[in-house]
Amino acid sequence: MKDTIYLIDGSAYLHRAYHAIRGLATSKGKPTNATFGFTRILLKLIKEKSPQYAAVFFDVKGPTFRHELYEDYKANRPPMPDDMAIQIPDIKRVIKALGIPIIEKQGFEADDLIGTYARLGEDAGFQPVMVTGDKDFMQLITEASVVWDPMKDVIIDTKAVRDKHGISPDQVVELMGLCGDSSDNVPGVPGVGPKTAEKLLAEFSTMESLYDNLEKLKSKKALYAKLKDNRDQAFLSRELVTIDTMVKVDKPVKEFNLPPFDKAALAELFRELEFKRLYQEYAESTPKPAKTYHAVTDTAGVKKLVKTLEQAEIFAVDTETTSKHPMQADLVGLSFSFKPHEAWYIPVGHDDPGIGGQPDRKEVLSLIKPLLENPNVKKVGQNIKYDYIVLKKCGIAIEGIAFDTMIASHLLNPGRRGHSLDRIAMDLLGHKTISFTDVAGKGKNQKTFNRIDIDKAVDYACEDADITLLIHDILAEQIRKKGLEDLLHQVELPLIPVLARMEMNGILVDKAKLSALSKRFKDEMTGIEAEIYEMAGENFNINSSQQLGVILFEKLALPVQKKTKKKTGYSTDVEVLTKLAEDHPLPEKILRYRSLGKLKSTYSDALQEMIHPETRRIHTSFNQSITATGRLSSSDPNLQNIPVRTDEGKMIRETFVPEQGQLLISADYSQIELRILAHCADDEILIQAFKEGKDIHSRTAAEVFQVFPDFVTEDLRRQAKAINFGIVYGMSAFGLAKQLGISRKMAQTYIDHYFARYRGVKRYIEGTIEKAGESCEVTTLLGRIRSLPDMKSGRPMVRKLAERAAVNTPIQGSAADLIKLAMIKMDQALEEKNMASRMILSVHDEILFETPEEEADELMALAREVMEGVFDLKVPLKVDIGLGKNWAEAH
DNA sequence: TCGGTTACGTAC
DNA sequence: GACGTACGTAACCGAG
Repeated sequence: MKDTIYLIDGSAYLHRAYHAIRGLATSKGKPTNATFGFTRILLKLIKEKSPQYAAVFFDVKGPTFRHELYEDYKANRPPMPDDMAIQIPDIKRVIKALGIPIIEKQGFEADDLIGTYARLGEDAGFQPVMVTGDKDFMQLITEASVVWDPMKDVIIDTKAVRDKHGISPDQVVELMGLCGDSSDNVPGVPGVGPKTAEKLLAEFSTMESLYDNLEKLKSKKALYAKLKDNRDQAFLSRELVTIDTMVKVDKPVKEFNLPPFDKAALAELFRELEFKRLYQEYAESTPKPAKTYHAVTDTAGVKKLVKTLEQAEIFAVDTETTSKHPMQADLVGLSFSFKPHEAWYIPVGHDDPGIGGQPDRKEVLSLIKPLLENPNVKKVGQNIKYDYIVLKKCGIAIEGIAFDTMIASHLLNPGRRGHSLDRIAMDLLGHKTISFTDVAGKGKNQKTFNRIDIDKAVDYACEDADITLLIHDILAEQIRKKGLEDLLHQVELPLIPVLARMEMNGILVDKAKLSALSKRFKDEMTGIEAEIYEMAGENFNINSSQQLGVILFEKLALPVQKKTKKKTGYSTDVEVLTKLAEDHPLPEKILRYRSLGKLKSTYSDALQEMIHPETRRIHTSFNQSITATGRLSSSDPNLQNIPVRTDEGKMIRETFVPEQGQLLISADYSQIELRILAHCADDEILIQAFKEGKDIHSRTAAEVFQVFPDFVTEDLRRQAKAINFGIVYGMSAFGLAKQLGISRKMAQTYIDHYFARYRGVKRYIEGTIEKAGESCEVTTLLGRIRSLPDMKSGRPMVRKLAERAAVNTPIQGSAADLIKLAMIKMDQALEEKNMASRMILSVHDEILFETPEEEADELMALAREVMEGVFDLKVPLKVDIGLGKNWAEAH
């Protein structure tokens, strides 16, 4: 048996990996898509083939002998995108870590080096396998040498070439010479494609023989003429596609012998590149530190633990409960950690405590209460707002919250999807935590925590506290380094108890009214449903856009407007149906059915389900660690998207009511994003307009449409409003045109006029994009940072998206900063003044209060004072306040 | 049967 | 392809 030697086409796989994987980058913003893809290919090779001999080959930048033959060689190749080039050093580090030699030589392409080593390998008695997906290599196939494409996992040998193309590998260059190669800009004979070329070669074998016998083709006039006219070009093309197998190389094939590679070093590299799964796989050998997790089963133990924790510089606390919704959750146990790898679990609510038993719940609570309420003893938690609520229901109001690992992780990386403890632990410690399903099972057999054995609970709960403390040390340092301390300690952490109180306050909804709305929507839907089936001529699931598409575009043959994003089907969204409504009565009915269905399923039905059985109120969850811009989000249920625009939508809002004798008061920032834009852009006209208290959309209309303010009609104002919004979101002329139903050219004119008048805004947007293009990050007024690695993307569409985010984030994010500050100050003010008013919701630029009627005036004055004075901008902040017996009235 | 993905629509 | 940020519902689809 001959030894196999693998000759890997590095340049080809660099490109393939780059294009096959999108948008992968480290948390610091370095792109890693190509590195990851390349690594995967190499690992596949190693796992499946266990190679003894291998090398990776790269092109070297700069001209080759082919450029001397033909100056347009590869002239249509775009230059390598920056975000690909930047990954080459990392890719080479991975190759080296795997112990594989890298071969490159100035003036030659990877192809030539591979061809040369294939020949040398054969001579030295190896079986060369060229690892590539590139068809050019077929010319190098011999009885000994084959091509293997790991992506498709096919081996191409001489037989495969013959079967596929009816020619021998020697003839590949003849074929390519005749056809040319558009990707390399090799001309070939125009009009001759692979099929014609295959036929010609079947008859004549080589180009020489073809041209010697060209007269035989005289009957085929067109082909004859093409061949005759392009003789030189054909021979030149053949020369260009011929791989040079005689390159002078230094390294003997024998040196391609692979040493065993250092798994730990490779794991370290994967960790740096943030390839989590791969890291895990190769880091197995890393020794795990010994952990000591204790169960505290009697009150004496609790007392001792509390004493120790009082002395700790900082400790981690975590609660175990019966539900992930804190308002539904009962306390089952608490875990604490104040030094690495050691933690304590106090069970207080296990159904079956087992032989160890558990301490008395009440006693435990009274023992830990002073500790947790002591503001001078620092605590760290992972999503500690949850624990705050659970413990508040047990009569303990945590003070001294000094850190939250979830929030810190989010501040460091707001673009990231999740900040669960499991995920952070994997990222920062390379540690796979015990998952909840490991201890509780999954599906409908999942146990609630109170039914889990204490010894299992100890491991799980202690690990959470332990990991939280370990992660705190790392994140605290990162927060300091990035200058995010103030934002964390002055805004996000103080906000935690404020949000917790709001969630616990909840909001009252009129259940009877919601139920009546559900019935009303249902009745109308039933009627429409029948009409729809009648018009369609059959019954189908109206809620299925797929089935609807078939009815509209196949059965009724209405004109297809657009395809869905994944190209899997017909789009049937509002825009499409509105257009189709011109041609057929059915779409109109569907639209009505859809909007009723939305109101019913998402709002009138779902909200009733979310009413807390005891408080009779709805307790949303405000999430601080979700959005890329720093806004809050709301879930379970989302109360930030309750309808407001349509009349029926307003009816939903009307079911949100105050308690007897109280009022709802809504205070919302007027045009906060445009005011922040005015401030940041330092735009003279915009600032002046706000200072004068002008209606900003009318003012924009006057500027853009060049009319006197008195001549601004409702319609012009509406259009100007769309432009103002568009500016904040980075809209294009195309988008504005679509929005306003005008021509793209007209939209462009509006935009040009806008920027001609608002010079500061133009300067600001351009400056922001330029700066973000350098640093790949943007910041808000309070120093919140969002990194935007896609600013350096080679894909224009991806880059444009990042540019729009770069413009929008400082504006949206700064608005979020300010309302968060306002909420903290309002909470303080209500506390100081001992008022009975409660803050109950926040919807991005609005704060909703529930107020005893007699306190309404005082609250409105206070809200205005606090909210308008929260931050000094170059323009005044303005707050609109409304009040009423329901949310619709107040807003 | 489940869990993840897609299409759609609501808010600011 | 074309306007930023979210969340929820229903349908769909593939793995188990």
